[in-house]
Amino acid sequence: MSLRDRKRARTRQALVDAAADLFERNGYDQTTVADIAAAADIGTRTFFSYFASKEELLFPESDSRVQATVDAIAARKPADGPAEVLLTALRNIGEDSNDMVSPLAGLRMRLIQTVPAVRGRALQIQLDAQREIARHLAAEFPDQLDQVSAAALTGAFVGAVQGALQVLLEDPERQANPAAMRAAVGQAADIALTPWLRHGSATRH
Amino acid sequence: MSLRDRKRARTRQALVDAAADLFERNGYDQTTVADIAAAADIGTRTFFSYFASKEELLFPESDSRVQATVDAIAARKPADGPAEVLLTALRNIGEDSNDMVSPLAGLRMRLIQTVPAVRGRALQIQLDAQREIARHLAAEFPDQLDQVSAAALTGAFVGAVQGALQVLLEDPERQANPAAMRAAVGQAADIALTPWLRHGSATRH
DNA sequence: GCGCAATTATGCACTCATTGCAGAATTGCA
DNA sequence: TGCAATTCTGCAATGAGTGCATAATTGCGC
Repeated sequence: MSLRDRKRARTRQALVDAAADLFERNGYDQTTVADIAAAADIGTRTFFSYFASKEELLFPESDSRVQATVDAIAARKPADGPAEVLLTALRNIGEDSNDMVSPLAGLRMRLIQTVPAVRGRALQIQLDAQREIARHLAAEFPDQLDQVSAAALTGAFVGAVQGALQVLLEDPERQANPAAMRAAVGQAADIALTPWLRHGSATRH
Repeated sequence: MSLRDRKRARTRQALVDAAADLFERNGYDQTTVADIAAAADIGTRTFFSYFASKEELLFPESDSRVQATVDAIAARKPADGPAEVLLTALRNIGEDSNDMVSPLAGLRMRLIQTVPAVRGRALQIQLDAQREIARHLAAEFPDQLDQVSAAALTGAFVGAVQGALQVLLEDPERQANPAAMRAAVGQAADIALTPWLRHGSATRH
């Protein structure tokens, strides 16, 4: 990585940090891109060569969870079916929860609940992730899943996790207990994927 | 409904029609709010007293499908469990497909695929719908579903339908055959909800 | 070290969505 | 007909995002 790249990465990080700080202190809408650029000591125009939009600041790293899931699909044990693979991936992700510690995560979560633009972006990312996972799943299990089934399975999986989270995140009490939350989410996913578990062949009809 | 209300409704419709026409002809981004207002013969400023934003033009009616689903929940047969109710609702919705005929529907679908702001709004609506349905479901089946399970079930249901649609809508060939599409979506939902069907009590673990 | 080509960073001007405000135009009802 | 409530509009701003032209940096070959 050249000096150029390193400097660019540093500036990028500075922008994220400055934004997090300003959002936290003054609120998302009250913070202008100009403010953020100024805090990171670059020109306002330059901001847009680092991030295409203000929302992007909150999603600086491509979601590693998608990659982890895709990896889990590739690394499946021969006996595992599609559902096992997804559930295994979910468990692994829960453990090395590096996303939970990011200083951005909490802020991001709060803003997703309150700022439409941010929520839109988050959901867009979710859909893209779903599509990506479904694609790999269909490729890995060509005998058991056609495109539509793979998408439905992934959708049900993500939907269940997401639905459970939607409720869990509304309850501050539960948020205080990450272990319990993870357990609840895992259970939701388990339940949603049950029909896919026991049958080696496609559950047609 | 007073003259005032009728006139207001007429103007509102005129805006939707004008927008649909302009979006269709020139594209979403190339059509400014000012253009739309001018086409409907009202001031640009006035536009914002009819719609809070440009996207809203594409979602003029509150989604009747949510209401239909909620009604289906209330009208359930005593023997029906949560999953049956959802599947029944899905079938009913498919039949009186009044949404499919709206001249807006096709355009909306295309724009959801291509315009981030529109997609964001659509997804937001989906999440709200999910929350609403889960709420009613939990209330109707207090013995079988807690808040989290209801949200997970609803999420799996909506996710499966949505995932299936995501794939189906990418294929112009399938779009030409609505009946087949509906069947595929129904099957996806069936599969996703299988575990909830046969067991009267909660499928704990 | 020097100089050139590629890559970045900026300033400026502009388009657009969206909002607050204040005054003009309409409408409903007494 | 006349007043009060409701709408409609123009005007001025704010703030995101973009195109363009120019200046500042950096990577490399000599």
